[in-house]
Amino acid sequence: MKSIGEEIQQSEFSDVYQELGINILFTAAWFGERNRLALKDYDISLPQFNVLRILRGQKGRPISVAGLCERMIDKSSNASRIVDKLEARKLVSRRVCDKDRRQVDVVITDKGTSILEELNEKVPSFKTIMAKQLSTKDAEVLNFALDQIRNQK
Amino acid sequence: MKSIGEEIQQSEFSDVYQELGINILFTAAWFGERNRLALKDYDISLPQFNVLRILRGQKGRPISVAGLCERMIDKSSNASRIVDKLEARKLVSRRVCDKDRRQVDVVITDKGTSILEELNEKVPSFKTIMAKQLSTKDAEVLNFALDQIRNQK
DNA sequence: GTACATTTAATGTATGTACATATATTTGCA
DNA sequence: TGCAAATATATGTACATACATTAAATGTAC
Repeated sequence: MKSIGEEIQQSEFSDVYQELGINILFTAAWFGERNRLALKDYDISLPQFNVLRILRGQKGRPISVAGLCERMIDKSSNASRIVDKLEARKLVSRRVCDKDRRQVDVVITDKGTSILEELNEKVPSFKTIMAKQLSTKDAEVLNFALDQIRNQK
Repeated sequence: MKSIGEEIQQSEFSDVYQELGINILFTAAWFGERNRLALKDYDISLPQFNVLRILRGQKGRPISVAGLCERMIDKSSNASRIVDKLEARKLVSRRVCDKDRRQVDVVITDKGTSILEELNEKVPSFKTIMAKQLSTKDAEVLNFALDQIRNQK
């Protein structure tokens, strides 16, 4: 089995934390690459997929563009323009919020929901990818550790 | 402390592996964001920083553009053009390899080395970020787990 | 109620990435 | 040798991202 050191052909890390940091970045990129390839046939980018899943998670409740930004993995990606693309394909719909006319309410359409169901069959779930190598207990420990890392200071 | 669920305001995950997958993506993006901000003043992008560190790791040995690609986190980023930018600022130098004139040997310059030293003071090391929350033993376990995840199939 | 600050989303612009293609060099083999 | 296939890098192009700015709506102080 290849360790992260073998993977990027680096013989030595300054310490085990340095190795772990690179490992997390590298593993995230590996996940991303896998998913990007799976989505390619459907002409859906990773951020678009991300937005569709956030909207599905809303279970019909509309969400503002700023709300999408907060929940997206890439904070700096332009939610406005991602929604543009999805709206052009009628996968989401958008309309000005009545209560605050600055806001725009975004919801997933039926077409969006059904394409997302298709995609879920093509994109391997994290469970599929990880369940063989990691027990649920290990996964819980990892989750806790990552939460801790992000919550320093 | 905020769990990943609170962070992205998602109340439920389908399973703990799903949560872990999102958590890894999210943590990687969090690292990236931190580093990007730290590098901003120096007008160095993350891929450029990545390349400079790979070159430093070479300890003077030249490396080909293809060699850089293999070691980079984002495989699909265009190493040629990243090297263009670094060369324009004289942080790296490039010359045709004698033994195989298709290849281009890239090395870091003294200027590149010294800017990297400056950057290392600005960019928090992974050890700084993680050592308080994780024991070295935990980090080793995490490293092993991530190596395993990427090595399925 | 007017004036100014704040918030929300959209847009402009430069740069970066994804992917295909082009160019030069080397390799393999008839 | 001669020539097609393979390899290494660079470049062309469309699209995405990072970041600043703009435009509209709302909140707040007076």
